[in-house]
Amino acid sequence: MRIKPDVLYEILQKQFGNLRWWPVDRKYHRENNSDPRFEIIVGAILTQNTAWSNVEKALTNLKLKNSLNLESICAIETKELEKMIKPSGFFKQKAKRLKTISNYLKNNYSNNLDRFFNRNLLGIRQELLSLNGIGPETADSILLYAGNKPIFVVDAYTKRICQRIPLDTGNLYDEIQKYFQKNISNNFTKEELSKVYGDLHALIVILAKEHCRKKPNCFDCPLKEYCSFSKLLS
DNA sequence: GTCCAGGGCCGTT
DNA sequence: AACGGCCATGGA
Repeated sequence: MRIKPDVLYEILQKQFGNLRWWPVDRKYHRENNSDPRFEIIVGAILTQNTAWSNVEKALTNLKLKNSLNLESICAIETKELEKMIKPSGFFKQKAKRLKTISNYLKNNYSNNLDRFFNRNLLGIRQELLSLNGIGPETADSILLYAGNKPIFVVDAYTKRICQRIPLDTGNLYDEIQKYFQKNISNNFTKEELSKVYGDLHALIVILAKEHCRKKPNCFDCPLKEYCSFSKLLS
């Protein structure tokens, strides 16, 4: 029997619990009167093909210099920015990418993220994708976690799990995203969806780190019964 | 020392 | 359309 996304969600939730995800330092932004959504935008770019522990070091450096806000990123020298985000790797291109999106938000939306997010979902997505350095996963992470929009994020973990179980999704980013959005939306209200998509993505990340690693650890995996890859190994 | 991580771009086939 | 090389650091 082939597992469906809603069952997948149920099983993972039962195993790992409910998650409030994408780590943000709310306290920092309260005290500095800055927008926590911008930290999510920065994190989404810094974590491109990079371990989150390295991203945290970069975010800490930015906070120490009071630079984790849109205005500061626009103002500082690129070289200075490179130095601060160095621990996150690929620091030259990431510095440029941070500059690109920050200047974009400044020039077109007057540093006002409400104005940016409060528009047609697919329109915002297209705009993000048109920026150099923002691909589908980064765009959708920003839309879901910063913009609170109902859109499902597909990452390398999601692709790996879909292939192994397998799920009948196809292999392209848009195909997988549509598959999940189509097959999981029925059981939830529109208001619940962004929360559900966020939880599911978080659960997939946990599953991939604990069990569905590149070198799989199928022992005790909650999806063992449904996964043909696991059966193949045993 | 080797492998890998919450991608995306660009050039080549 | 699909694939390979490239970008870079730090933890396991």
